[in-house]
Amino acid sequence: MASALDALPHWRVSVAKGRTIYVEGEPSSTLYRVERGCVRLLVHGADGARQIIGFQFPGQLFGYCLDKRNTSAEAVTDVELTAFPISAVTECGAHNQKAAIELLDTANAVVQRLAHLLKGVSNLPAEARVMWFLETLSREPEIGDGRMPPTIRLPMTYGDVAAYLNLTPQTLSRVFRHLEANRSIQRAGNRVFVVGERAPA
Amino acid sequence: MASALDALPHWRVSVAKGRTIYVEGEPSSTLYRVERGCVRLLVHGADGARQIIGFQFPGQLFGYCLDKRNTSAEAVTDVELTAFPISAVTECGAHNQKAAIELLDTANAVVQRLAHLLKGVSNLPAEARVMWFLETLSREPEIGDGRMPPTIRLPMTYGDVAAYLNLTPQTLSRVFRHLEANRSIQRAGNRVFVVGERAPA
DNA sequence: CGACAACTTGAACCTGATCAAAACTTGTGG
DNA sequence: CCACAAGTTTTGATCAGGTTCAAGTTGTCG
Repeated sequence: MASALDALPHWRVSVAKGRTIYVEGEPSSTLYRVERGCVRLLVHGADGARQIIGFQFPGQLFGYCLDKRNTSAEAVTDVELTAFPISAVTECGAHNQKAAIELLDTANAVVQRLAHLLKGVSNLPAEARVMWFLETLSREPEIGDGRMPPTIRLPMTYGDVAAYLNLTPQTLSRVFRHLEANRSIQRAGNRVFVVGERAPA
Repeated sequence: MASALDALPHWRVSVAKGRTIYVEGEPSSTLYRVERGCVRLLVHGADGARQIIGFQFPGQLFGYCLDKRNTSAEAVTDVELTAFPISAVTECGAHNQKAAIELLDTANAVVQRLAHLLKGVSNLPAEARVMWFLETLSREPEIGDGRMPPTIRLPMTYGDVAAYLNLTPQTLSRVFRHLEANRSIQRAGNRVFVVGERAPA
């Protein structure tokens, strides 16, 4: 975590599970790094429908919007965040330029991730979407334990996963049941999964 | 177009219709601004399926990736581009920091646009998706003429629009026919539309 | 233990996909 | 200028995956 941001002023923030961190459109003055817990980024529709855009895990940055928030952010679990003032990035200075470049790189990675999410959500059948999600999560250092087969403890509800993958919770439940019957996954308690138990022969 | 980029070195590039400008994953050394024509950004799947992520029109920047390309880019029409070296942004200097911040702002806008595209593609029925697309296009200065009702000349094929909205060209054709029957749009020749003729009473 | 949220299960339905083929454009070369 | 080829758009018939509605079950936290 050798980030140019660490040289800038910062402070600690705690947010309780379910609370809103910011909403789309409001003026932005701080950016955040997740230290503990999980945050969801999302956009709302006029009809109340919501689309989850991404989940943020420890070490990841979010909220680096120069003017207005481009999404909303909510705490999936109780979270600990480090907050940095946006002004520390936009003001002139060599250190700040490094920070700006780091954020630009992060933003580009987000665009790439979103592009592939859009492609996956558009072109993959429900089962493949779910497997792709589980595999992505298992590569997340804070979730997967690195061992094989990976064991995943989902921090978010099925409703959140469904809103991310563009399925209904009902369909998600059915898909899990089917994948379990396939031996593609095992369920070990509530929201705990073991992935990769391919069907034998 | 008072862009901090204009102070940096740059040169002109022409690309013929249909040609690839860059592909996802290749090392990036230049970023572009569209001067004339239309560019599409997209990602490919392993199966050959493609997802169009966005269309770029004159005045817009794309390709500001620090390391590797996060999408592919192709010329929809013959295009004229201005190219800038990426290094001119990452190297230290007050001017360059301004450019980096401008790019970060652009990237955040792209994230917001993608987020809403994902939401639209996920939650809206086909007709609403198409109307939303046409309305977005009509606000594009280079496409809509600003008059009411807006007249739109699509630079891209139905196949491209379909790949953007996650429909098949067949469905798109049917949707257009239906919207025309509704008086929601009028078609004036090939790929020319007049939007907003709401059904009378 | 009781209340509330999250998850599961079933049956019917519907939107947009798929397959197949025709009609129309566009660009090229003779 | 016309004929041809390649690509694009249109149309029809059928199909399937995921949604919806509704009700039950499980889990969690005060």
